[in-house]
Amino acid sequence: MSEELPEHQQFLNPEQFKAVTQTDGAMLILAGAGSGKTRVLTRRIAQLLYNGTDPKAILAVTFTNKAASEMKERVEELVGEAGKKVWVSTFHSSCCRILRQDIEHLGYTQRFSIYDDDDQKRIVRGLLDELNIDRKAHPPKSFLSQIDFHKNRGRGPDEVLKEHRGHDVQTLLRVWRRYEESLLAADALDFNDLIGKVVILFRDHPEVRQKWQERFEYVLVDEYQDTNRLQYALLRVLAEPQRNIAVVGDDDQSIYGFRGADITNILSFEKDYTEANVIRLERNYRSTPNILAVSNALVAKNKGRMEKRLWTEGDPGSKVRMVRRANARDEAEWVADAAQLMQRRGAEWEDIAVIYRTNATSRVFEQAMQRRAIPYRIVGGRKFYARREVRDILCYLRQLTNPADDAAFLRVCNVPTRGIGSKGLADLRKEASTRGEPLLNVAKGMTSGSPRARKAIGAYAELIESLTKWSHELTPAELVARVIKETGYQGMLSAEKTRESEGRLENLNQLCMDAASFEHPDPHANDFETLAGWLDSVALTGQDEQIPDGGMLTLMTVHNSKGLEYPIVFVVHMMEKQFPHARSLDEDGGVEEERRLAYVAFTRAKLQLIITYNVIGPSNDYGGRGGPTDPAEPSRFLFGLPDECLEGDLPDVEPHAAQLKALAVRKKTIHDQKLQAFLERQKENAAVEVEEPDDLRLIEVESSDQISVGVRVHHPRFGVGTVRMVRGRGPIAQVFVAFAGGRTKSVRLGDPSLQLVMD
DNA sequence: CCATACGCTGGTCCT
DNA sequence: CAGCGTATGG
Repeated sequence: MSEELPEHQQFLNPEQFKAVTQTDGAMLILAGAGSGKTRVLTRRIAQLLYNGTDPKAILAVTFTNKAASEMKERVEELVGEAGKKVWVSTFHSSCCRILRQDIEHLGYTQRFSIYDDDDQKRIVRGLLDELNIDRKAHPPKSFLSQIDFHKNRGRGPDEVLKEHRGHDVQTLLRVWRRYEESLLAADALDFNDLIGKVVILFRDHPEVRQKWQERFEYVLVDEYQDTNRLQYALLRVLAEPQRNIAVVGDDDQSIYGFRGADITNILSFEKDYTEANVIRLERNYRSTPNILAVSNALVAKNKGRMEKRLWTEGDPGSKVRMVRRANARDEAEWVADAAQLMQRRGAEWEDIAVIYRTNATSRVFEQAMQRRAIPYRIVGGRKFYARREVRDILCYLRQLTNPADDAAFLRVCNVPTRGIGSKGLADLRKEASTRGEPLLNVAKGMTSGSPRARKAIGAYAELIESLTKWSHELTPAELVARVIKETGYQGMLSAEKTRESEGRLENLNQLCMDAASFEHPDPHANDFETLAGWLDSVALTGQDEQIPDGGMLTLMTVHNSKGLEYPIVFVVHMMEKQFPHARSLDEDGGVEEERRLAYVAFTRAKLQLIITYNVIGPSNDYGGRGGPTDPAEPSRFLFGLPDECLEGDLPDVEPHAAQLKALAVRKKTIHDQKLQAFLERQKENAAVEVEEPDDLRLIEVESSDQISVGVRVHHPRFGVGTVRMVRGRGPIAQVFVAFAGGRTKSVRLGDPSLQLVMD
């Protein structure tokens, strides 16, 4: 029979088949963990195209960029070119695209900036000074989290005023209103505005609303359980008038409560779309029965959840293992040992994931991996773009696309130092706020303040002005290079002449290359539009470092693990106050959300799940092995699980060698291709550095301080190479080196064969 | 008035 | 560790 079916309809169970082929009308797909929800979504898109739907009329929204790019990839695999025209993106980037076209109705320009939390803080800080509010007693962050809280739920100051009274609210509202004014004046949106402004745009401008409603005939939503009120409002409008909306979600995997995710949106959906078809995908294809039984038992303890029976069949698999160690370090050592053992017995590194609740936990585990030279990667996203030098340069660029961007101005106007100090800035701000103009405007012809400050600030304005001219004539990459030079940033760093400053320079180099490789979705875009597009993508994605995931073990937070799966999963630091996190304990429903988080973590595992904890406490996050904190108790989530599926405390671990082998063979080809591409790219860099002098002056590398990106090293087997990346600190840091001929190797720093090349 | 050095403190999760 | 506030020196 399958021969007569088109490819995208093959190999589906009856429920999945229905979810794929009934394309019209509203549909609620309740999809348990591992029940093939991505498969269903991608194939549903394929089905739509198969039916002759215009790809441009399809909008698919996901929550994370990773999920979006993965889905896009899979759709293209299924349907080829047409897949490229489908909008598959996160809520935030879809909204950003809409606003870049139509925001002018709301008094912003198309060149608006996107503010991250750092920018937000900078603005609020200034506001508090202006309003004479004590920053110590009321930290900017507390205002911001309240503002975000309400915005996430689609409320504005007026609504909040109606609901609450009291002086606290009065101050909040004062700050909030000024905050909104400042953003409007700065032509900037925060993350919530990206969604919120679209909702307002559609509410107040019917002709715009209609345009987009007509454009999107079909709306699909992934991870629906994580939508907040605001996002739901947006979806409702977009799906009209056809009401062809399909949402896929699992109430047990709702883990974004802190961002306003509201599970009751699932109930609202059934109420608002009474015609909706409800389909349940309850068969799990991912995990072994033992893993599933433990996960089910865990999440069953939650009160407010929809009845769902997740089942699977086949060999029960190995039991879920629990391991207790004396302290964080021992725990990490054990995990690293176990991982190494598994790898020796046939598992690939990329089959293994270590999942934790908080980012800070990664460090101990990183160190343990480094000691054994286990290649690993951290899925954390932010890293590169969070670097100070990178963010500084981005702020310069933002001022070129948006001269009103005050947060960017404030961040970099004195980096490197140009004689603009706090007094001069204060005068400037005062003048700007009385004139109601952006800082940069006022800076050009400042009338207040001392002559010296005026001169310094005026010079800065001129600098930006001259760079702005360039922004229309240069490609983004050329422009970035120019900015780095003209602003004196390069000079500042090269004058420092430390390993660190050289590393920063290398990062900026990387930033240029990154800009060069950015492709604007619209091939006709000019340089300026390409720059703006690149800045958007940087702001919205945080973008992962370009390391292929082949050949490495993965470390990540639970939130980052959502939607992924691994044959072997370690869930670590399962202790009270960590998991559930201390901060969740006094929140309403906090512990239930933590339990869902644990459920998500557990259900990432396909073959083997290992849960570890220790009795001393979490690692002391930074630097120091800072000793025991509070004695820790095992997480409450480890109790009341089915005994027959568990085994305890034995450090030797038996992997399913045969199954892992089979998996490895299949995956290897894919990974090899990715790795190949990576190496190709590296080759271009390495080609420059092939010459290898006869008499090398070499000295032994003793600590990571001597090594940084760009430094040349020598290895007896591979010759001279350039350091591309350094992971971790101290004598056991892991170093990725590009050797001549395009080979990139990961070397352990302590490896005595690795030596520093002296010039 | 500005730049720099240094000590203190805080702290989920993510777009 | 980083970002902030304070103390000190140009």
